[in-house]
Amino acid sequence: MDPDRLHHLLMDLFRTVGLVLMDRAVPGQPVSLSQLFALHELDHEAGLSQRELAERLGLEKSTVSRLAAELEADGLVRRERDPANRRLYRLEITDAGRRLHRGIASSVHARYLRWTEAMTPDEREGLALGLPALLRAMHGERTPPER
Amino acid sequence: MDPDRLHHLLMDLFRTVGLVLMDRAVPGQPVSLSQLFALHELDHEAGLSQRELAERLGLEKSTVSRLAAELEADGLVRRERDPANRRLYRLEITDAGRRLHRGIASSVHARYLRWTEAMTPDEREGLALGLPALLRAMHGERTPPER
DNA sequence: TCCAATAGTTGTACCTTGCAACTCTCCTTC
DNA sequence: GAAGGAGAGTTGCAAGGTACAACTATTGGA
Repeated sequence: MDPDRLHHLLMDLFRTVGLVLMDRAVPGQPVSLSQLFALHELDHEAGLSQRELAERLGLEKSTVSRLAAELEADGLVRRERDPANRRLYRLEITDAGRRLHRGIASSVHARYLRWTEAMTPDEREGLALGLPALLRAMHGERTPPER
Repeated sequence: MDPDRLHHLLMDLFRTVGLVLMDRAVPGQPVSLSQLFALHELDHEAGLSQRELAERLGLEKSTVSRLAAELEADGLVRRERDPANRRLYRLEITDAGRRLHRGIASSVHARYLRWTEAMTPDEREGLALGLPALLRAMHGERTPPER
C-alpha cells in the first residue's frame, strides 16, 4: 500500500475516531479522554505501575501521577504500593471503573455495528485481517521513551 | 467483526497513531496537532470557510478563528473574504503550508513503509480493502475516499 | 554507610479549547 | 428602504491537560 495513501487514511481515521470518542466520553464528563485510555489499559491488564502506564499512554509521569490520583479519588482505580518494592504502585481497575469503561464501550457499539454492516463481507474480512496486522507491525517498533 | 474487538482495535490504533503524529509534528514545534489537521484538510480541499473547517475538525468556531489567524500569521494559510459574501473567509493553503504538510507526511513515510513491510501480502491486501471501506462507512458516504 | 538510580509528587507555566458576548455583513419582511 | 433576524467570525475569559524541573521516598549496590 502506498505510504501516502496510508497516511491519508490514518489521518482521517484518527480524526474520525477522535470525534466519536470525544462525543461519547466527554459530554457526560465522567472521564477525560486520557482517563478513558487509562481505564482501557487497566481493564486490559492489571498491576501496571504508573511509569508503565505513562509509557503506554505516551504521557509524562507527572501527568499520570495526577491522572491516577483523580481516578483513585473517583473510585475507578485502586492504587496500592507493591510490597516487594514500595517505590511503585500497582494500579488496578475497580468494579466501578470496569463498569464505566464497559459502559462507554457499549455506548459506541451501535455505531460499530452500523459501520460494519455498511461494509461488504470481503471488506469486513479484509479489515479483520489487516487491521490487527497493522497494529502488530506498529507495536513491533514502538518508539522508545526518549529522555 | 465483533464490535468489542473493533473497539479495542480502534482505541489502540487511535493512541498509536496519536503518538506517532505527536512525535513527528510537535517536537520541532512548527505546528500543533490541530494545525496539522487543518493544513491536511486545506491541502486536500481549498476554499473552505472557517465554519466548514471547524465542522470538519470538530472544533468550536472561536477555536478555529484563532487557529486560522495563527496559520495566516505563520504564512501557512491565506485568508480572503469571499467577494460574494463578505461575512466569510475562503481559506487556502499557501505553498509554504503545503511544503510543511507534505514534509511532515513524508517524515512518517519511512515508518509506514516499515509497517507495511512487516505485514504479509494477504494482510496488506486486506487492509487496503477494509480500511477505506471502514472510513467510507464511518462517513456515511457511498463513494470510497479516493485520492 | 553512602550514593546512585528509580518511582512518584508538586509547583509552575503554557497551550488548547469551549462558552458567552460581541461586531459585521447579508437577507427577509413589511 | 428600514428593522430585525440569521450567519460568520472575533475576543474575553476561565478551565483543563500537559510537560518540565525540582523535589521526596525507597531501593540496591559499592
